[in-house]
Amino acid sequence: MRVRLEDVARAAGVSPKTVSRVLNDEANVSDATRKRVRAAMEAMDYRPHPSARSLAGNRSFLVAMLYDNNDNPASTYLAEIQDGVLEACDAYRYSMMVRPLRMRSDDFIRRLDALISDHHPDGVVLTPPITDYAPLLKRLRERGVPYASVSPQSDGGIGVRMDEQAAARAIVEHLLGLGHRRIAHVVGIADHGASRWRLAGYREALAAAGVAEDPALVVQGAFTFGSGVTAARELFALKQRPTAVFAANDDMATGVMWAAGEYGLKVPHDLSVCGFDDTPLARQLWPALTTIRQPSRDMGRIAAQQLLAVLRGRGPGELVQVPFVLQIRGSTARVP
Amino acid sequence: MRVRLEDVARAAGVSPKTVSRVLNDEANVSDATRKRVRAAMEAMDYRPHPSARSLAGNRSFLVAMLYDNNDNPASTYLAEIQDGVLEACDAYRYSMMVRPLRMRSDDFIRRLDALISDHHPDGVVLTPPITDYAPLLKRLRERGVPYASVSPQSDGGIGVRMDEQAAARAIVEHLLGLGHRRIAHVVGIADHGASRWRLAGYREALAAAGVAEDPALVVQGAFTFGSGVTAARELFALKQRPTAVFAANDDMATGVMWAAGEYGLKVPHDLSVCGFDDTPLARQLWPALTTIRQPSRDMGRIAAQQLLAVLRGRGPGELVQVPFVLQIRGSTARVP
DNA sequence: AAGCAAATTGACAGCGCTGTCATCCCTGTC
DNA sequence: GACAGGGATGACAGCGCTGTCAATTTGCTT
Repeated sequence: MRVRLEDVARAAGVSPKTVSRVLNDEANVSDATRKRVRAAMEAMDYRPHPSARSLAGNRSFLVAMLYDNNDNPASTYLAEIQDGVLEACDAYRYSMMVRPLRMRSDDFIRRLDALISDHHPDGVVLTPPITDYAPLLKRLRERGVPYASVSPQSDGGIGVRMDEQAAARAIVEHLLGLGHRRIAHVVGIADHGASRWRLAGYREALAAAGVAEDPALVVQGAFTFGSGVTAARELFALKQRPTAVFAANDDMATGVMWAAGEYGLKVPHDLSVCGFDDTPLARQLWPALTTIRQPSRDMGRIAAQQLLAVLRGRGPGELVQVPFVLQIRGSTARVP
Repeated sequence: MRVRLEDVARAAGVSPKTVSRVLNDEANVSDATRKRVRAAMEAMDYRPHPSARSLAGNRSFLVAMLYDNNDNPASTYLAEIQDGVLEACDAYRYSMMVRPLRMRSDDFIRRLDALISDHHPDGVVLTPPITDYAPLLKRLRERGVPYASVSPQSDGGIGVRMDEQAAARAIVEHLLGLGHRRIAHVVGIADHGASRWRLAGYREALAAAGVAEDPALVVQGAFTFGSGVTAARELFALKQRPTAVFAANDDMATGVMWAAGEYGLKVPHDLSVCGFDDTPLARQLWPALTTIRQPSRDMGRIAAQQLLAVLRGRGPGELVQVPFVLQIRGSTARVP
């Protein structure tokens, strides 16, 4: 039969309540008692029953990770974040559940409510692009569910963020350093924070280098391979073609490379291409893609850690900044 | 305050136990009563408390999806399976948790035990390659935890499977139909079922077409991009090169295409290449990859459904076969 | 109309833990 | 040496549901 808290109490010669206190790291237990109880738990390989704990204690030890499966960013990205979140949850013996939610759909809030009512998560981790979906945040606050965000646009919350604008600026400066002056940018989905930051970084780099921005070189994309192809065709049809393209993510950059093939442009000889995200794809292309690496797994872990700090009453949590890595590979070269 | 089962009982004018029976679809409730209780539940938007249910009923309504994060197959593949599993679990109001487990590590079983002791899943879904890891299956049986598998090698269990051998045969027959006779095969990791089936399908197709197998054309890979490159270099160094390469998955096929670039071989003009899995990458390559599509999401869903059938006492569950799709794209062409 | 089995319903305890509040025991103080 | 104050500990009820078993009702037979 399973070992119960009561059994540990008997073995340690204390009351069940004291064992409970030790289990939950509560105050007002003498060091000697605490040690004795810990030893008994260890010896008996005691595992608290999560359902009993949550029923009596009115908390679930559950963290839900929410993601949008409508216009899904690369699934690899989410998988890495998920791994990181899981790692943090495991460390504190919380369990994690994942929830796809369609941001566009009008029963979004109803589904969110159902999630909360059905599973009672103690907190949630939000992933892009739903990190900044106002109705969601509002509802979470109304229902008193704490949350932490991965790459939120707005400040003020807790979670984790990379300085995407600085990263975008760095990659464009890399192109400028190779002598490029006609540098195009393929923008991502309009309301994604990522699109805004990356565009801002692009502009900042050009401005700092004293290169005037040509509006024809900034074209709209949608973070997909196909939109990259379309955008690139538009660019290649210009009288004065760009010599380099900075796409707001790797998938679109891949599309640009495809379109370059169609137009007989050799990458990087005739055209430099770079992306953002460092998906596995980026390494496998030929030539491999110059891009920005986000430490997604770390970011997931850190966001979850911040959330857990709040849930465990260990301070208010913060918005942590993590560094980016500029991955220079074969897809960028000196201007022809 | 939250609506409890007792409140529903009062509203419907029955005992709590009767509401419980309706909630759990148990027998021995008259239709009239059942209807009345259902109406009351609906009207009050009753949500059973999962912890109370599992504490009292000694089951968790939890399905764990296990995957190997050591030699991880494409994360996209797992993400799709995960989505499918989640869909099935949702339909029956089960919750799902995901668990990475390192198959090679020697504390594998300890971690499995910890998962079971800590979270008490009612059942687990196994994904390749851990679907056939004997110590795992043994331990699950010992602890009485039902499981369903995605693409298991052995028969006898429940879950879902695609006829990979037939699929491999079909893709090789496609190459034969294009006039190819020197068809190479890059094999996957030795102990994966996928490798065996795909190799068997390759041989079957050749034999059926009366083409003698050249052992030099069958080279070992490891399901990774890099191993595809290495294998292809080996093939291209042969006095008599193959005119087509069938790689056991898309990542390796991509590696083959990369290596072809190195050797100045044009795909598909000088060399036809095909893969297996239809990863997003396959569509984004240039030329796009001829490959086999597995309905991964459906497979996840079906495996979970079979497991849930068992958990809900709805029969023994079975091993379902799903159809494959041969995706013909630009990477294969008539023999030069 | 009586008698019986089967179907339906309910009373009650208890799953394993934690919140609340009472009790006990130690300090240090004057 | 008496007493306040605070830290350490425990008794007890109850979280929201289900298992067990007993009580009641129903439908059928003769």
